[in-house]
Parts: sequence; C-alpha cells; structure tokens
Amino acid sequence: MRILFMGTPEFAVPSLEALVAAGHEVCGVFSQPDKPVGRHQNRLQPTPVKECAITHNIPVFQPVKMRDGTALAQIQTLAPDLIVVAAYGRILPDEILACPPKGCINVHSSLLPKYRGAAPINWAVLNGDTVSGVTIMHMATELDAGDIIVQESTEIGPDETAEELYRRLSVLGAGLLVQAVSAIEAGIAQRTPQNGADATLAPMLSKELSPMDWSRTAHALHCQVRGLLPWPVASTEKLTGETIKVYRTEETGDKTQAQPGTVLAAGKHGIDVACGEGTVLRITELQAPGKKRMKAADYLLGHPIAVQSQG
RNA sequence: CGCGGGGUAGAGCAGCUUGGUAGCUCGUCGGGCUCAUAACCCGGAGGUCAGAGGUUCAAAUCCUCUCCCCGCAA
Repeated sequence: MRILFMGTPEFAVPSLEALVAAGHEVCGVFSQPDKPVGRHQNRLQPTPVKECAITHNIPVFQPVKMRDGTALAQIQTLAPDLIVVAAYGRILPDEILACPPKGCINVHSSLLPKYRGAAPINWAVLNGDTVSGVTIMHMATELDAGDIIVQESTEIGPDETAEELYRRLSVLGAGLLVQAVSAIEAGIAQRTPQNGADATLAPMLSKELSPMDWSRTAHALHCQVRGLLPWPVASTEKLTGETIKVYRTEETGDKTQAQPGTVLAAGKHGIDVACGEGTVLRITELQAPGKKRMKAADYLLGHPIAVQSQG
C-alpha cells in the first residue's frame, strides 16, 4: 500500500521501520521542522524520524504550517492511499484527514479512550497505573477521539520507568500498526467507536511537576519519579539545599513516625526519606547540579548528608 | 563559536582566590579483633591533577588553545 508517514520523535521510528520492512511503499515522510537541540543551540538537529527516512531514501517534508495549503498540496501530489501518524506533534486539519482514500490512522501509546493527548505514557506511570498499551485508530477532528481499529495492552512493571515503557510501547505499536495496515488493505479492519465518557487527558509535561512533596506517600512519589523520566525528572531541594534530580527510587516498605522529609538513613544502600502516612522512600540514583547522574551511595561519599533525628 | 557548571587514585569530593611534600570519604589488598559481619583497629598499593603550549627557580594552582561530560531550552 502507498503510505504517507508522519512522525517526529524516537517513538515513531519503529513504526516507520516496520512499515518499510513489511513491504509497503512509503512515498513520503512528514516530520517537524529541525530545531536546535541540546548544547549547541546554534545548530539545527534533524528529528529521529527524519534521520530514519533519509536512511531509507524516503523524501522528507517538514512544513511549518499545516493549514496554509502547501502541506495539502504536497500530500495531493504524493497521492497516498493511507496516512499513518505516530507522534507527529501536529493537529491535522480536516481537509488533510479527508484526503487519502483509505483515511488517516494514528499510533497512540495508551489504551484509548484513556490518556488522550501529548504524554499518555508518562501520565499512566505518574498515576500509578499497572496496565498500559497501544491503540491504532482512525483519526477524527477531535484529538485522539477516532474509532479504534486495534488495541493491545501490556503490564507496567512496579519499578518500570516511563522511559522504559516508552521504548516497549514504540515496538508494540509498530507491530500493531502493521497488523492494522494489513487489515485495512484487506478491507477487514475493525472500527469501534470510543466511549467518550471514559476519556481522560494526558497533557504535556512541565517542570512544575518535578518538585517532590514528601507529604505524599512513598508509592505516589515512586510513581512521580518513574513517570517524569526522561524529562522533566522529579527533583527535591529539601535534602541538601541544592536542587537534586531524583532518577531512581525504591519503596522500602518500612514504617516510620518521623516527619515527612526526614532523612532516616544515608549509606551505601541509598538515602531513606520519611514520606506521608509513615511510609519510607529510598533514593538510589540522583543527579546534583553540574554533575552526572550517579548512585546515591556515590553521591554521599563527597556530599555527606546528616541523618536527622526522628521526631 | 547561545549562556552557565565541571574534568584531581577504581568511585564521590577537597585543594586553585594568595604557585612551594597529592589530601578526605568509600572501595581495594594485607594483617588483627570477633561466634560472625556490610562493624571495628593497624598497615599497604593505587595519580603523567583531561590534553597541548606558555609564564616561573618552581604550576593541580596563573595565561592561551583543544577535547570530553553536565545543566539551561524542548
């Protein structure tokens, strides 16, 4: 099938690779415009999807605007049977959605109608969900609200981070996408409307989500730490005065009478901090300003933290 | 050349302002204590101070350039 692919970050790469590997004719790739990334703000970086497209000699298009007609004209010239969107980061106007004869489908990293929006994987982990998944659906005018073609769930491990789940779902989504495309090609694709009443939103993340409130339970904080990876990362300045990013934690299962935020222990196992409802969270990996990410035990060798008296 | 922080023993850090014996904690090795130990005591090994050049009687420290790492931005 002749397919136009739209995607931007790493998540979309396995889907693009899978379509190519499945023998579909990917006639073009849309990706977000190159942006300065990282330390060299003077240099533009291609998106992961663009880099992948180039290795397969697929023409790349990076329209700045989707609604000024040029994007539509390019699509009409490419004349795809189907448009596949995976984390493109743009809302497509109706005239584009209506363009390809087989329609537009989307790879979304949640079990829709839960977690419509930009950051479904992170929010699933932040909320302490134990199940996540991928949905392939038709695209509708309303964001992530289209009819579901196929869906597959997967368990979220108790210590799994959003970053790890992201990688797993990108692969899961790629496989499911190829199934869906085959079904569409064969004319046997399912089409199940979403129950809009069950819909929840997963908005973009921000640094405001980073600070850790030690009066929350160890479990809630553990979810916060896992869910905010790889960005913006949970942080606390209560321990040392400087802002420490917290990369990995464990729920100790211990109980304490100490005030939330009290450092109960600091040693080679990590830093144990009292949390809400008498629970205890152990920080095992962190990052100090200007430093690399390191084991909490290593950090302590050069930055002793006083264990506070419990009260 | 976007702004800022950093590179010192296997790990995490101090020392640099004011040049003059390479320091701390942990790990490691050996010995001791102990029923025993991740505990404690004694002793040892381990560093071209990121690299190159310069100033100087003398550079981890001051000057110049290069490389690498981290944060800011998403």
